[in-house]
This record gives sequence, structure tokens and C-alpha cells, in this order.
Amino acid sequence: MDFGHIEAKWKKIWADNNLYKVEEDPSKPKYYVLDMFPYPSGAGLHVGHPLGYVGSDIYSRYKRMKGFNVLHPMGYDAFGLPAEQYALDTGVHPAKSTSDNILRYRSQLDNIGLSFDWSRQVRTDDPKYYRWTQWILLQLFLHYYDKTADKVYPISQLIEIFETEGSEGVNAAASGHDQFTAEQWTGMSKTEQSTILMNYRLAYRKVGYVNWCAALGTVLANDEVKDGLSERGGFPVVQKEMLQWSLRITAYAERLLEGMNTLQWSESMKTVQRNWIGKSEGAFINFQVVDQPDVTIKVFTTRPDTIYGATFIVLAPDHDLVPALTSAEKLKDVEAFQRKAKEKSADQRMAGQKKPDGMWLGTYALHPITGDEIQIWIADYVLKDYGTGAIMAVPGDDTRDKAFAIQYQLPVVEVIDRSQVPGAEMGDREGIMIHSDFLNGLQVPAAIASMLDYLEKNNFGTRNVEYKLRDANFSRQRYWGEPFPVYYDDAGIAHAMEEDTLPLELPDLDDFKPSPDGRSPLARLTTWMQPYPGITRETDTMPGYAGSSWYFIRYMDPSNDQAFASKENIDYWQDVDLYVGGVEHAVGHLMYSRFWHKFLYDLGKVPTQEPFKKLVNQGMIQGIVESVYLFKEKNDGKSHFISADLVVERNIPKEQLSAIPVHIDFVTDYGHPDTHLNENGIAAFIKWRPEYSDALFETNTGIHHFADLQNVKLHTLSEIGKMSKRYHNVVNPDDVISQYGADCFRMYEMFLGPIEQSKPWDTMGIEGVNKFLRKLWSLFFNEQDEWIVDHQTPSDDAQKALHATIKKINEDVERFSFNTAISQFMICVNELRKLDEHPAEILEPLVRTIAPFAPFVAEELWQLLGHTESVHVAAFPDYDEKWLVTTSITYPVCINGKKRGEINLPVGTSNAEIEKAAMDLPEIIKWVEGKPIRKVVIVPDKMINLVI
RNA sequence: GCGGGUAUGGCGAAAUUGGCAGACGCGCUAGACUUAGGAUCUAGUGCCGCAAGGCUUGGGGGUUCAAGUCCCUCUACCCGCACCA
Repeated sequence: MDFGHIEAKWKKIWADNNLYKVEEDPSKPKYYVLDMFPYPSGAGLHVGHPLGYVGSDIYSRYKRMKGFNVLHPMGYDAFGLPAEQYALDTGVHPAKSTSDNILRYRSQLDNIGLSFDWSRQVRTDDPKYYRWTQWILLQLFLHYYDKTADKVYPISQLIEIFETEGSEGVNAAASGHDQFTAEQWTGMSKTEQSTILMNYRLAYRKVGYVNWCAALGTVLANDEVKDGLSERGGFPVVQKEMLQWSLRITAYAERLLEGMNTLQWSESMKTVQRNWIGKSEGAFINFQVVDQPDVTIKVFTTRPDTIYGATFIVLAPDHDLVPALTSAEKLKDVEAFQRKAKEKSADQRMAGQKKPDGMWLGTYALHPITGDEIQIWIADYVLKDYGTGAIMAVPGDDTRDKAFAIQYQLPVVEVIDRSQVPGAEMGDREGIMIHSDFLNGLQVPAAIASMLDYLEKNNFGTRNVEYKLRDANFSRQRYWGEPFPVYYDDAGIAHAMEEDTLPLELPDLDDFKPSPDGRSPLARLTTWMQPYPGITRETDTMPGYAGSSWYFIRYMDPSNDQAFASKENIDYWQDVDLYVGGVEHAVGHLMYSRFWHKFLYDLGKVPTQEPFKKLVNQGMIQGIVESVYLFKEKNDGKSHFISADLVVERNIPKEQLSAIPVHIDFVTDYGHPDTHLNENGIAAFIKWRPEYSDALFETNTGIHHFADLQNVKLHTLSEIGKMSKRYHNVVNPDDVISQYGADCFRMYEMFLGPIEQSKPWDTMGIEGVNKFLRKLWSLFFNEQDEWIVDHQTPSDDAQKALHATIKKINEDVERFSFNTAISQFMICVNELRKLDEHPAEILEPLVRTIAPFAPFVAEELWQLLGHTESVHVAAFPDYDEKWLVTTSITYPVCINGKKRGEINLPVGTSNAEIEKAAMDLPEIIKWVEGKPIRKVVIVPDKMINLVI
């Protein structure tokens, strides 16, 4: 079998015939299988990337053969930080490097034999594409969200309301709560009006604290920041006040939460999104300030029932009311505290978790119910941007408040008795209220309800729902992204560009480096920034997730220049039936896409509320990281390596050693616990890293100098880790394919284990799949390479093997269990080889069954079987029950659940006969030893159990 | 700390509804063929035991005629969020 020849041949024929091109066809049911499109990074694909692609490809091919009209497209997420960062690293213009990388990706993807309809390819950096990204952004800019109707309306409609009724009747998602009459509105200047409208637009510009990453020279969204570092590159991120574009995703918080209930996503994926949205229900409660009747502090709490335990108030250090609430004698100290708090990085604040830091403002508030005077504090454990930035502290039932109260010796009042609830802890919604006046004796949930009613009836507060979800920052001070289709007039008022002037193309720029001062590279191009007097363009660009938030719709109608996709095509393809991609997009891409999709739904542009019905998260393929140990400090001035087994033996602390990742091609037992460098390996290592040319190697045969290596085995440290250039363990699919063929590569990736699971790339097992493919081939050709398929009548056993396989493959593919499907193929082929039959009647449907998995070999065999049409447009075979029915069943006979014998009985034997036959078995008689049988359980077609 | 997940041979794993645990593959062992090999084929391979047999799905307990699967509990590891009021 010459797979290289076969693959080259069919790749060409498929491309020449547009085999995988798909048209809208109302006569067939549609099915949309989508892969997350890749960033075309310079590193190319490694064997981990195609894991999901192969899975979705098998499913697509299977669905196609099952009669579905399958949309299975691919494209490139070409804009954004990764592409630009690569361009910066290499000094090549992003447009060029991106195009080069795309060519490389394409060739790698083609090598795997993926059935993408390339005529539908999209590139987010193509002006024909980002024209519509800009168009959607404009729609966001030109609409606001009405919370009463749960719908979006044009901003022009909001202006009409303001002109006729003022802000009174407006219940919209907004940044502020402006209150004005119609007269006041019409009396405002254009600038004032524009500022107010910005508070309502779904895409808006606002001054605020943002995640500024100086090393990357740009602002980042919350999901792009991990533990105070940028997700990309791991650079420090600080809070900086800047004028920025944002998207009002918070308007959709509740719908994003609710929509999840209809989705077939993994529980963990849904949980991550739910946590990110972070809904909590509770109440705002107002606290009057003593001696300042016109000042109230509004706190948010989810536990209004504990209000009798509220013994002090805590504000965030940067809360707006702090200056007004600080007494004269405390002013200096408070200001110093505020400065200190502001300087603290995220890390330091986390360290402060154990030791709360706070200060009394010197003033008091009135407890709304008891009328007690309680102290007002600031503390860094209260965050400005959650709730109201102020809390009522209940040290009796909140661990943080309690720690704080102990630290500063503030009063503690217990309000819940949990002595009757074993295992319940502070903060749990269990127990009985105490020291709480009319709530006393109530269970916590009842007390919450009762207190909410009480607060609202007496105007002490109102019910409220809070979300952790923040509006998404949408400005990047970078070159490689979509320009904003907006301009500013001389008054600084933002205006939407006219739709028919789109796209606003990204100008060519040679110096695209970010600037450390936060100005976008585009600002250097003054002729572009100010094309006409009185018009200034936005020089920030959109973030990476802009183009990826809607690309799946563009595939439905990729070359449309009248709309982002035609209504007919969207109505036909509807939504993505199956989306395959990595878990790393849990809160970024998947959240933004759902948000944009819901917005487009509200505009009446798409027919579904959710874009991705079913989501499968493929695992990562990990690499084996091999390292050699080097002592960090040895006083002889030489590098001193030590074998990993000695490190364990002598229990050498890891701090004294550094592990240096090594290339492993020159080592014998790749990836196994006893992996080592032998003499040749060490020689190769020294050649590769000449700085170690006079190193010493300590092994269990003593200390060796490089010059006199003999019988040396330097054991390495084998760990499972990321596949990365750094660890010299990247496996390129092209290399695997050239050695074993694409079909073998595809099947092996699937055979490795369940698709959702992460697993190390272990080359040992690939031989098994390779062997299987050769065995498959040997059903068609003998050792002399002669065609041996005949037209004899197949045996019943052969029929049974085939039809059992078809049935199992059907079930396994439907539930995405490709590893078990491949096992079944192996069983089937072994069976047929044993039977030594080669009937076309069996082999023809077998080829069709295996075609989604091994498209090249199947196609070749299909042609050899005399077909002129591709196997990939043939029908997936149906199995025939008649070959699967059995005439007799072998029952295991158990005594008390333990198998003691076996009995073969014809189908349809009555229970009484089965029972009698079982008890007459000699083994059973031996085991029963005449003891009475208490009970006989017969599970139909399964087993017989006797209870003695 | 909160939330989610996982745990099965030497290894990757299977067991779809509570019904013969370990399919399939790797590795290993023995044998055949051999220009002596990282090829191919055949057989064996969970553990203990000479055997009969016993034990076995992270540990402990429970429900059931029957538990990898259901319930309780403990442990370890992985992932996400993290002063969210």
C-alpha cells in the first residue's frame, strides 16, 4: 500500500472536482459542523491542533453520507494580538506573515484530508469580511437595550422619548442614571446630549479604569488577564484610567445565563460561564449618615436577614462618598490610606486576604431598623466595582467581616443559631434566626423573604440582582485589527460612519509597533486620522474577539456584499449544530459570540437565540518533556550534571538543581520512565549545547568527564507537559503523515482515547493502527499485490461481522466515541481475515463504513471496487438485523451473583425451562450441594442468578 | 475558600439502561519463519495460588439476588473562579 501516492492522487481529484463544496439545498436536512478557526501563528500546527478537526471531520463525513447537507467550513482568525505579536517578533509586516502562515496552515490541513468547503473560507483581516464586523459594531453603537421589553431599539427612538418625555419612563441598560425632563433635554448642548446617549449605546466610549499592559502596549479585556498578568505573554497588567470603547454585554447578563439551559454543553463549560456572569440576588439597603441627613450610604447584600447583626459599614477605599464621610481629624490618614490602597497590585491585595487592612472614617451611620449608631470604615476587602462598593458588615455571620471585626475590635452580634444543623458553617443559608426581633425563630430562607418585604414596605431598601459580569473593553491600542467605523467632530462627539462607506480599510503602515504611552500606531498616520478638516478618526482598533464573534454566520454566505449573510441562507443554515473547540475559550470567544448572536436576534437578523447548540471540547495533546538535571552551584567552575535516578536515590532537594529540557531524538526510550542519554546521546547533547563541552556527568557508574565517556547512562527526567518549542517536543503532523500516512494519523489521534480528554502524544501505539490499516488492505490484496476480491457468497459469520460493525459504528459516531469505533473496525477486520473470505458483498459496505475515518484508503479501495463516484458521496450503509439475530443465547449461570457455569439455550426458551436447565447443570449441582434455592432471577437474554 | 471534574491491569483505555469487569491497542513472555531484524505470523498476559480456588474498578460503609455504575463518607489529583458582600 503506497499511501503517499494514494493521498497525493485523491487530494488533487477532490480539489479539482470541488468534492466538498456545499450548496444550500432545501430538499435535504441541513447540518452545520464547525471547528474553532485557528490563529495562523508562525509555529504552524502541531499534532494537538487536529484532534478536534479530525473528530469533526469524521462526524461531517458521516452526516453527509447519512443524507444531510453538511456545512463544514474553515477560516482564519487573522487579526488580533497573536498574529501581531508574531509579526513584531519576526519584524515582518502582519499582513505578509499572516498570509504566509495561512498558506502553511492550509497545506497542513489538506495533508490531514479534512473535508472543508474551502470556497467558503473567511479571513477576519479581509476588508470584505471586516466590513461586516464594522457594520455590526455600528449597529451596537446605534442601539440601546430596553429592559422592560427585553429588546433593542434604535438610539433615534431613545432620542424621541427624551425629547417628548425626558428620562422618566426609560428603563434601559445604562452606565448612569441620568434624570431629566424633556425640556431639560432640549435645552442641553449637543455635547451634553451625546455624553448622555453614550450611557445607553450598546457600543459606547467611556473614561474608566482598564487593564493596561505596558509590555504589549495595549488595553486588555478581563478574560485576557490571568492573575494580574496578560494571558498572552504573561506581562504585568495594571489599572489605568483611559478613554475607551466598551460593549454593553451586561445588558444581556440574564439572557446569557438563561440561554445556557437549552444548550448541550458540558456541565463544566456551563459552570465556567455561570461563574463569569456571577448572578446574585439580594437587596440594596440605605443607611443614613449621622449629622448629615442628606447623605445615605447604599449597600448591597445577599443576606438582608442578617441586618440585625450589622455592626458597622465598610466602603471601598476609592468609594465616591469617602471624602464626604471622613471627619476632619481623620482626613490626612484616610487620604494616605487611599493612596496606599491604589498602589497595591492584585498580588499584594491577595496577600492581604489573611490580614484585612482598614480604617475608621471617624463618622457614624444609623442602622435603619434599630436606629443604632454604627461606625463607617473603609477597607481594601471591599471592591468598588461590585454591588455599590459598600457593605453592611455582619461579623456574626460572615467570615471576612468577622476577621475584620476581630482585627479592629468591633462589636459582633450572632444572628443565626446553627446548633441544630450539623455541618453547617458560617454564611450557609441554614439555621434559625436569633437576636433579630421579628425574624427570631424563622429559618434563614423565610427570614430573607420576610426581611425583603419589610425593607421595601418601609422604604429602607429595594430588591436587587447583581452580576459580576462587566462590560467588555473593546479598544486596543494596536495596529493589527479592525478600524472603528466612527469619527469625531470638532466638539469630540462620536458619529457613526454611513453604512455604504464601509469598509473603513486598515491603512498600510510600516511602523506598527505599539507605543508605551497608550497611543495607537494609527495615530502616527495623521493623513489617515484626519482625512478632512473637522473629522478625526478613532485610532484604536477592535480586539481579537471582534472578528471571531460572528464568523460562523459569514460561512453561511461568505461572499455576500449586500449583507453579512443573506436572509435565505441564514434561514436555511440556522445555527451551528455541532461546535468543536478548546476549553480555553470558555469565557472569551464563546461568551462574546453568544452576546453578538443575541443582539443580531433582537435585530431580527438571525432566527435563533443561541449560536452553538452542541459544544464538544477536545482535549489537548500533551508532549513529554525530557530534561537533564544540572547542579546550580558547584564550586569547580564546571557544569555538573547528575542522573535523575541518583537525584531520587540521594533525595537531593530540587532547589539545588535546574532541569534543562533536551531534544530527545537521540535517546532510546522516548517518554518512558527509564529514558536516558547514552554515550551517543550525551555526545549529541554536547554538540547541540557546546557550552557544556567540559561538563561532568555523574551516574551510577561514577563521575564521568565528557572526554572519557564509557557505558554511561544519564537518566533524564520525563514529565508530561505542554507541547511547545521550549521543550523541544513539538510533533508536526506532516512528519507523522509522511511516515505513516494521513489515514493512520487520523485514526491514531482518535484511537488515543476519548476526544474530550487530554493525553500525551505517545508514538508507541501508532504501530497498532498502522498494522490495522495494512490488515484492512490485505483483505483486498494478497502478498503479491494481486487483487483478491471475489463475488462469492459470503458466510454468515462474515455477514455478522460486517453488520455488527455497521451498527456499532453508527452508535459510536453519534455519541462521538471514535476510539471505540476504531476498536470495532479492528475486531471486524481480524474476524474477516480469520475467515479468509474476500467477497465484494462484504467489503464494499465495509469501505463505506470506514470512509469517514480513513478517507484516502477508502476512496482508493472504492475506486478499485469499480465505482466512479467518490465514496464520500455514497450512502453510509444500513445494517441488516437479520444477520445479527441469534438462534441461541449463552447464559452465564450465577450463584449469589458469582458465575459458576454456562448454559446455551435457544431463543424463546420459557423461564421455567431456563430455570430447570440451569439447575440441572452439573457445575451448579456441585456448587449448590443440596442447599435450598431461595430465589431464581432470570434477566431476559442476559443471565441467570440463583440465590441460596 | 467556592464551584466543576476525574480516579479501572505495566500503559492508553472499554463496559451505551445496575446484569460475565478489563473489549481494542501498546508493552511484555514464549514459539514459528528468517540474510539474526525496531519485519511478519501464532499463542499467552489483572493480581495471589502448584492447584482447587480466592481477590480485584482510589479507601471505608450502605442499598440490591446482582454495584465500576445508585446512596453516604473519606482521600488524592486536575480545571475554573477567587476578598463578589
